[in-house]
Amino acid sequence: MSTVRTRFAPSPTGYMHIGGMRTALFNWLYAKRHGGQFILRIDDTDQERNQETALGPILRAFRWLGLLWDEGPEVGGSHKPYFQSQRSHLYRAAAEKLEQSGHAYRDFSTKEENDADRKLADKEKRPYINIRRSLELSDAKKRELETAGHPWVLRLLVPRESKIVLDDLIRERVEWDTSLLPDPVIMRANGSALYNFATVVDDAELEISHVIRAEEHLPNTPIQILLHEALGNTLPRFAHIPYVCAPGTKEKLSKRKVEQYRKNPAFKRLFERGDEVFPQLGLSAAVALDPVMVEYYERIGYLPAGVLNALARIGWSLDDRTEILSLQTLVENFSLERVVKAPAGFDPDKLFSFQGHWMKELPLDEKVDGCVPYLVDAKLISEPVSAETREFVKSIVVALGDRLKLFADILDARPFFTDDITFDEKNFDKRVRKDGVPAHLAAFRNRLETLEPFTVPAMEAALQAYCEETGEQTGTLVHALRLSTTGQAVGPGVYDCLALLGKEKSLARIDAALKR
RNA sequence: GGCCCCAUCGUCUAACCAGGUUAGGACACAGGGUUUUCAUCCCUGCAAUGCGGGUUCAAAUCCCGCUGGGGUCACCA
Repeated sequence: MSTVRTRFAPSPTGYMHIGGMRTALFNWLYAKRHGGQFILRIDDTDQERNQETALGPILRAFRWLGLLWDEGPEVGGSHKPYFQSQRSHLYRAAAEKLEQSGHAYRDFSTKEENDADRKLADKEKRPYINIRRSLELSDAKKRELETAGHPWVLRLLVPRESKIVLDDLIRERVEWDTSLLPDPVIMRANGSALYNFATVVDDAELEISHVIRAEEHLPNTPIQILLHEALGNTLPRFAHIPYVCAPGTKEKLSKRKVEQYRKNPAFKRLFERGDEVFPQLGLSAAVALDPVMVEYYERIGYLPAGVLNALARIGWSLDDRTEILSLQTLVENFSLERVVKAPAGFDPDKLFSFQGHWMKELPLDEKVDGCVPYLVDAKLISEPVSAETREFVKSIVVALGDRLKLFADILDARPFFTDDITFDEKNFDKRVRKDGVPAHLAAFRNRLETLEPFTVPAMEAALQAYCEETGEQTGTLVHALRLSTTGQAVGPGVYDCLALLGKEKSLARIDAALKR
């Protein structure tokens, strides 16, 4: 039994696509499930980009989610280098082999000629395939053209009138008629390889056993199969998984459409939360995060476990009931047989629900660790963070309880860090500026002043007593106290809020609220 | 338009391959309970096999057609 080797081959675009991350996850899981290797290869054949800015976010996303690669950038491996831009000698050698064996030919036709051919075929409503004029050229003529510096490209000579059969691990049998396949360019005039060619050469050389990729690559497959066969390679197994759709649609989730996603009801909440949070973190314009990027989820405080769980459930299920899946469980159970064939929408609501589950599971100290950087970035606390400050943050996290869904939610605790609070005016009018309320608030404020100790149970008892004596509903004071001390209508238990603020600050804020 | 893929609640899916279930679960939504608000938690409800033919005692499940949706058609990856 040979080793399972899977790969994910991103091109350095400067961000990691959430849908691409799902494909990468399936590759990673399949490799790990079978004790194999997961390889990261960088498809940078035609781009001259800054490694740091273009590749950085991609590696960052993998590391954040804990999907470490066995071979690839920064970790190396026995088949290095893992950048296609550094592997051109392999493509050139393979090209030469194909030319020698007659599987590829030099095409001297111009772009204009090809375009015209294509147009004509279109007009006559017949499928376009190459006319292969260069094949008619005599050797002498070819030499002449070359000496004259006439540019040419190398094309694969597609065998006409034959059938390509793919036994895909997910789609089962898919067939193509080669008579309908134009001869693909595999090398440019300057000797650089094209995607389909470089991919085939690398997949073979890296000994990739399973090519797991999104179904939009299905049309590339017959060409790649032909190339593998012409090169005499052992064919990898192919598994075309469904692509990820934009929420509520059947269209492929695309980075180019982010602006229109802003209006998508399912995506709206994500955008809005980002608009609230990122400026506070000083991440506004320059970073330009959006929910198509993995980094968005990291920066807004999602947990890897939440994102991973959601990604795994797009197009895959363990059984008829299990929804909560840890990476560990996934590694133990992942199988391509249970990948569905239909494209699946990315559901932000479901992600949020998984996130809620995993955040609840997170040990308190890790929650605090996750929150602290947000408070630092928002300049609500400063570095180095003292033990005392950390304890204070911890007590807030405890008070927040399950209300803390994302780490960025800790920013809602702003009133505990600064006196510069924003009042929810509508609720302030309703709960504080209301007949009889200020009088009760003032009266109870005086009781708080002498209350010792200033603790949750003591406050609760005091409020109960006050309400029994006056016949006032506890809700009246509870709401009035929260609004006047935090400005917010929702949040931790009101006694927790007061305890967190301390007696002095609580009294001062009540006084200030009574004067508003 | 050519080629290719796909089709179960609003969404993600189970049951399909080896035909027989009141078509199950989760999210969302609605209602109720717990709670000082919110969140959590618990209960209840809503809600699907695209259409038409076959095959069969029996079809979500097997076959064909239709319709619909989508992907892809570069000297991009």
